[in-house]
Amino acid sequence: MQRTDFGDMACSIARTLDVIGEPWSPLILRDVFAGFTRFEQIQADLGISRKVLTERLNHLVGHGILERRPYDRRPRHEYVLTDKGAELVDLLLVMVRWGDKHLAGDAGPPVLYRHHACGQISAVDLRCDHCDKPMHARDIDLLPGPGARP
Amino acid sequence: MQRTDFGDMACSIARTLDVIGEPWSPLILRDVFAGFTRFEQIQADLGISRKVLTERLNHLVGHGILERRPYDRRPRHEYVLTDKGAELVDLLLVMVRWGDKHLAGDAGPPVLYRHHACGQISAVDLRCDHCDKPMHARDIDLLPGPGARP
DNA sequence: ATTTGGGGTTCCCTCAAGGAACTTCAGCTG
DNA sequence: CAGCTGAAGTTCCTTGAGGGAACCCCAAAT
Repeated sequence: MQRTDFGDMACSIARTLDVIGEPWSPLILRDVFAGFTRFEQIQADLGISRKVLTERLNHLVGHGILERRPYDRRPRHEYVLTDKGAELVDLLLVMVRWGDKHLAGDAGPPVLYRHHACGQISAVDLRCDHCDKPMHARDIDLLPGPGARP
Repeated sequence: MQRTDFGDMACSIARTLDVIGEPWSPLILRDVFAGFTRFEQIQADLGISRKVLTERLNHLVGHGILERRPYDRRPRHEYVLTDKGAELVDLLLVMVRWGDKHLAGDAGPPVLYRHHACGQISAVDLRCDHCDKPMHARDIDLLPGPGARP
């Protein structure tokens, strides 16, 4: 095969990339999350080739990230996030945080996020699910896990 | 140009993808984070083509994610994470969380993460940086920001 | 019966990923 | 000194994925 297959690696990063690592996939996820749920809408918004969009949508549906759902008697459908897909959007929120901080420039962030719970314009923060304190790259050690391969 | 350029889009997700969205880039970042810091080590660990590895490393150095640093009188160097690069590793931690949950299978996670602050094997949790409560896809509304383009 | 529009397919062309061989440069070895 | 070695690329060729445009199918509306 030409493009190396990441799905077989013993690494959750590689496996996740196998699901949404292909070009355009995160932006398609973003569009569906933002309410562009139909083929034509996504295609027009992104300017992606129709061929590639078809491939990506099928791939995402096949992995249970999106669900294809009819919205008319005619053969029309829209794509909606599954729960599994919505959890993937967390990844996008972290990308947004990094991009807003390092790449937005003087114009500022293109999109703002209002948190329902507090009503504020917010960004995400990473915490340890045990002790609630910040958890970032330099706060952790790596250890082999049960799924490691020798 | 053949491959669409994401860097010019008014979207922090697209801009971030322009920095680490190419195939292999997140895995290279992972390797450097995990202590594989030299060309030969990364190449052997990933099985990536030397040509592509050279391109990706130059790209990441050019964007200030990695720093090329000599470690010998001979022309030998290793790659180390910059602060900007270490912040990008947050993205990997969220990918790991999702991959561990949805793709690890019965074998369990291949790698475990021990949090320095509490000593526990932990995963990351996303919180609002204003109110500290959980912040996920379904907890937010999107609004146009100052950097939006019409 | 014809038009319309969503949702794709098909086709061709170009460029990027894979892979292997080749290069360069400084230090070591005999 | 000549030759070898090992890290870090560079070059070259082949294959296949992305871009773009044209085409197709189907059900409803006119």
